[in-house]
Amino acid sequence: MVIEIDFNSDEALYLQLRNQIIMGIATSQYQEGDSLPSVRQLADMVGINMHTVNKAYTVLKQEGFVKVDRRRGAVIAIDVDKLQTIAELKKELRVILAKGSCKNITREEMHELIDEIYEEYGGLE
Amino acid sequence: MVIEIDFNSDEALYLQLRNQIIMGIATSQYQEGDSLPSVRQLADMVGINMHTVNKAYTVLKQEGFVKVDRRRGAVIAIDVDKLQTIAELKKELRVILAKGSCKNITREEMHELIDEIYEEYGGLE
DNA sequence: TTCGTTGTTATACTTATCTTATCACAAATG
DNA sequence: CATTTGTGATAAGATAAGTATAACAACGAA
Repeated sequence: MVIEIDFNSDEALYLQLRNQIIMGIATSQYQEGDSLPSVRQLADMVGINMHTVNKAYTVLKQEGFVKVDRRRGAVIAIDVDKLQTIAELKKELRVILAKGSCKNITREEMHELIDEIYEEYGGLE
Repeated sequence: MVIEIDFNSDEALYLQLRNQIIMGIATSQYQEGDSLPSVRQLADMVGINMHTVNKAYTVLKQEGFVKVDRRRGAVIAIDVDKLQTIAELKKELRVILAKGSCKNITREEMHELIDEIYEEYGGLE
């Protein structure tokens, strides 16, 4: 999978990595059991430090997206806690929906936006 | 409007303020033309520094939620740029939907989540 | 005018986070 | 054996966040 870093972004490098990997999992570019590149490999690929990659992996582990195997490195392993996930998503969505509402985005348009992204992701479920 | 700060949160204080004010606008607790508390007042109310409040107001101004009047302070004034707003929302939603999808949240459940929040906000449009 | 309040700017300091760097170690692979 | 793995310790620099104090012009009210 192609991972690219925007050094001009105000988003932290390790968060850019985290988000891209999560989107990679969602779009099946990474599947349960797949190994991520080693921290040193990925660091070389995108041109950043090993520890920054390690930080991204550590976050992904804490959030239940990967598990770390001594010999296989970071392996995609989703730990599903639906209730907790929903609570987290709700908190983030509240701000996003409020922002949209202020800018005259209707409820219907928001639903359309969701669908557009799902289409973008290729008919994901 | 009641504004509260969680000092234990990992979210920056000025972003907590920004988000709460945006949600306040969305829920009509603040309406177009209303004045926000002065930076010094709000700083005293929530127990933080004046400049942290000022930073929140500056961000709200840059994002088109308030305008600043010399005599009236920060006044709610929404600058609607729908295309830009949609682009921004999309970028944030992509990560959120991916996160949900990984955790077995279906498209339908995501739509339900949206509706729940709208209900929470009191039948907002 | 005088007094108080407004947003704004400037400076300085502390603290925390982010990122890089270098070194090292045990465990596993070949 | 040599190499690569994740992980840890430690140090350093850079940036962001937050506080503190001071000052200014503009405005409202006394």
